[in-house]
Amino acid sequence: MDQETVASLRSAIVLLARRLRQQVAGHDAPTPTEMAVLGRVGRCGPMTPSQLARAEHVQPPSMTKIIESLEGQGLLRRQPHPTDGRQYLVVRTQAAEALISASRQMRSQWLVSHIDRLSVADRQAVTAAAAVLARLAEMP
Amino acid sequence: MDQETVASLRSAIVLLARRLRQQVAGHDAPTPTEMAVLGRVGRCGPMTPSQLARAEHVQPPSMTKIIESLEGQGLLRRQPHPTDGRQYLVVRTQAAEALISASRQMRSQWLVSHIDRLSVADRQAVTAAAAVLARLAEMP
DNA sequence: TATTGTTATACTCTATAACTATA
DNA sequence: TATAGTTATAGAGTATAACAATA
Repeated sequence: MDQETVASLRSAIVLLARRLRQQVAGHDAPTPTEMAVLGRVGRCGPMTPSQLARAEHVQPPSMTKIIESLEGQGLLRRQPHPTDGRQYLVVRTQAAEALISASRQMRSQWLVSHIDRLSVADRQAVTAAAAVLARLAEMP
Repeated sequence: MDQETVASLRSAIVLLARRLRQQVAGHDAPTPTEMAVLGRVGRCGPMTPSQLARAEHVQPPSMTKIIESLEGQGLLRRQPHPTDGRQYLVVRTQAAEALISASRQMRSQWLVSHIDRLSVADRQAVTAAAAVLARLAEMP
């Protein structure tokens, strides 16, 4: 991949992330990072805070705050760890499942509404790249 | 594009943006947003602060700070506006051109090194999507 | 009076360091 | 003593509101 494409991709990621953040600003909705955490717990099942911190590349104290916020919104609950009294497991609530599967809610969000305005070919390109970008973001 | 793909794309964007930000933390290098501004001035030529703020979807006071920082790093300079005494134009310096065309510098950065580890097919998918994502990020 | 840019201030997100509890 | 999580504190990035200068 040439330099110019990389520079353009980086700018696009940064700008998209900012615009996604602005969509929720002020509202009482999960922030993009919080949505990412909900998504991860859904994909991977119950997880400990430190597992989540490593996966999302934030420090443990930051994950503490994110979990507190999601718990306060009723989207996550804590479950005692089966063998280790220091740890606990984070689980999605029914409210989170509802939020996530509520397609109307999702479709009203910025990203979907903008993707819908792309051409079919462009949408296919983004769809094909989505999984790759997800793997890229996970790389050690 | 189905809901799950959108959710995964959103998480990937948020996570990639965080990891890009962590790459420059503490160093005396342009932040991702600053690089985006440098790239935009390169693509569009000399621009006023308010044009840049609109393009990057930040508020004018935020752009003031970004321009100050880039000017402090010697990557941008101000040029009087030809017809309007209130405005000024922002231009890239030779140092910025050097920074941007220094492929070694670029290639040492996180994004390129990780993209290089993708398979050929994956790299093609990301390359194809890069321009689309850039357009997506620009949409009104 | 309207617009451009800046200053002052505050909020959000995330980090580091120090602390508590359990292994 | 080592590890998981939390509390306290700080910094980066960006926002809103109020102001100054020019159109």
